[in-house]
Amino acid sequence: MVAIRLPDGTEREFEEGATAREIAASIGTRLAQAAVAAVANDVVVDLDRPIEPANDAPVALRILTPKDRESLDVLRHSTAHLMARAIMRLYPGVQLAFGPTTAQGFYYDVLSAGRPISEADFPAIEAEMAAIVRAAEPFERFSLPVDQARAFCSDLGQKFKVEHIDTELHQYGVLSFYRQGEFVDLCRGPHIPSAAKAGAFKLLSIAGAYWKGRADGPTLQRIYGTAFFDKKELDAHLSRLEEAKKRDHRKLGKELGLFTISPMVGSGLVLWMPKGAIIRGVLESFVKDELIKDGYQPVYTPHIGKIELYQTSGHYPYYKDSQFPTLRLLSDAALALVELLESGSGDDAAQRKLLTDAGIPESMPRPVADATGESASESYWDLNPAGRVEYVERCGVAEEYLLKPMNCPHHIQIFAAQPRSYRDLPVRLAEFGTVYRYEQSGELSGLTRVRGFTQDDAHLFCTEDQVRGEFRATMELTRRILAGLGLTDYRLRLSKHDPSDAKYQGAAGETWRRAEDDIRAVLDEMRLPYDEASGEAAFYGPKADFIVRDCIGRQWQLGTVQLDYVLPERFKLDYTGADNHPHRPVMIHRAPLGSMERFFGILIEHFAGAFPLWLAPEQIRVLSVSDKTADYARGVLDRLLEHGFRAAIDHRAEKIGAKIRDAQLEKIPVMLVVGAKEAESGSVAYRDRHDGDQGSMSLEAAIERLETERRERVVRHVVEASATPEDHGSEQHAY
RNA sequence: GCUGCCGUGGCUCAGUCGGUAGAGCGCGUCCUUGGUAAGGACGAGGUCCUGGGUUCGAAUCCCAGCGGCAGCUCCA
Repeated sequence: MVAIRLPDGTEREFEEGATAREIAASIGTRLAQAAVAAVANDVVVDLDRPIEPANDAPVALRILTPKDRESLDVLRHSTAHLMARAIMRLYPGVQLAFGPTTAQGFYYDVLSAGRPISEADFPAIEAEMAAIVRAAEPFERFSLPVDQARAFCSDLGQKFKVEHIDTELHQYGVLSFYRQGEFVDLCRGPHIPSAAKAGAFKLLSIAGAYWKGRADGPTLQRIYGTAFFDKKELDAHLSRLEEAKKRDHRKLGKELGLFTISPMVGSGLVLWMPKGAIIRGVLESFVKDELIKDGYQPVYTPHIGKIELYQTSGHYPYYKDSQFPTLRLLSDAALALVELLESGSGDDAAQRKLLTDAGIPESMPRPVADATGESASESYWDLNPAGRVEYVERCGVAEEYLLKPMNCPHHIQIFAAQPRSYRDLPVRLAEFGTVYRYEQSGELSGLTRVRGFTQDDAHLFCTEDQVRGEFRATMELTRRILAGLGLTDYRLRLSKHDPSDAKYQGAAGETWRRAEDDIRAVLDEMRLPYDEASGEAAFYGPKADFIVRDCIGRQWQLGTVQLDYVLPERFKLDYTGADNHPHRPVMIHRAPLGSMERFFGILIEHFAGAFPLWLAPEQIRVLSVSDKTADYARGVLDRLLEHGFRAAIDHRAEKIGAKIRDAQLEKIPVMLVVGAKEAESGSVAYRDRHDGDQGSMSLEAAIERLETERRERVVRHVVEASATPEDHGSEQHAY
């Protein structure tokens, strides 16, 4: 007998081997009909699998119906199987890789034997899936010992499954399979009992993916889809996706004239248009005001720095691949020699003298990279003129600069420029510093992933005793700034090092552990929920990251606060302590917004382009009902400008309805409509973008209202930052 | 970087079988002076991404490059 405890607390006994379906049936036929799967002691199981008795205690059993959140994952995973089955029918010889569920649906990675699958094939695949659903065959589970399972997959010709067994599953004694008609797949389950339960599904997109994420491995086709129990839910989901697209910052940025990216300038290099620049300027002032309150000191530093600076900091050559190539300047003698060679004149003696002047040896060890296998060194004199020029350009570099990939080395030089006492600490140096990183072309995306961006950066130099207090203050500053912009839908991540990653070599120490403990302590003290992620730390230290989603559900790191014991060591920074001995300071790197570009992108989507009054590029538009009141409208505009508002006037020969519509579409927060009535009484008809017509009021009253809204930085009608409310499953949410 | 898809007026998109390009919006001019989300007429505007190739002939077919999108990989 197996003892079962139901959610209402009642306990009942069933025959050994009883299935969840049978138990459901004993409760009620309707429950059994609606059942999709079950949860036995917190594990989701198939409806038709016998319930395993637990040691002594009764098994806590819950029957899942389409109303339960867990059911959706089961359905989607099963729908992935249906899709794979349909694809197998239409594309014989397809190799199946992985087919999991996601927060939004499911995908299956496949490798087709012949013609690749394209989106044009979706209708055919969906039709085949529909036919499979109509056939309503059951999902049948069976198990095989691991060696038989391997042979079975091998017989099926599924080499990815075989490899998966060999590399990861071989330690399990028994592996489970699911059979659905002619289709069998290695799978842990659970599944819906029958294809008949699958109802509303849609294939969404297709993209490349690597087998087990390895870029050197074969490229698979990943086919995305989603599924719901109810067609209405599917339609609602699809229309939500459509809505989300309308909020895409790339689309809104173009429509509202906020920014542009020109291939002539370069991919990932953002051009801020006047309206976008206004918003950025307001944001920067907002942040600066907060920084001053917290004792930060503004600094400015250049966009480039000598290569030696980054060699000391460790940024170069670690991150050589993600940096723009260095700027190499030849010495005068080397330049003269190149000129000489290119002019074709110059005897050996002249060349030898210039080589000496330039400090270039006459023979060099051959670089390993282009070693052709023969000689281990190359001599200047063995080369033809073109080769000699190349040689000189390679060896005659007097100075080498790097576009800065980070601001910290520059700020460190400011700290190090004068002797520091413990009394001076903490020193907090802040700058909107522009940095350049050569991101892979496939990574670039609107404003959220770019190659040149400005961080709202600052570096704090403090004593060990001050670390926790300063770290906490920076966390609070970040939260304050984000909250001021109405951004609260983020999660926090404690990014730790990964001991097995070469990037953190030398990180295996007491200081790293202490730094991670410090951050954890502050987060706990502030009662902030967070999750921890290994391998996400910067190479110089662990960090606390603020992560938000964009309108299509992608997650981005915005604000970050990082603790650093490494760079002060590398740069041998010190301050004089109370004991009159030198001590090493600790650094905190922090950027509440992260980068202006990415933050702006997220903010556009957050407000769906409808910026609050204090941020809006054009805050107020005066709409004259007709030309007859144009002069009065002009007077109203002047008063607004006097009060420091960004206002404009619409004097087109259009009807008032058209002017309102256009202002509305341009997302102008406030419209002041003026006609004969208003001109007569010195009033304005106040129209709010969100709340509509507010009626007439005196111009003074309107200005008063506007000033209040601006001063208090009122943030209203914030659109949910996530377009995906039905999020569930594997995603972790700290909130 | 990899895989797939895409590239036509400022924007969104049509464009048949290979035969020198079209709509709506926007823009300009004129008419209209209208009270809370689109008044009317006329007009301008195109190197069909770039470069090769096939062809009597290419927006259309092929190749390469550039750019974009989705995903993967990466992200100090």
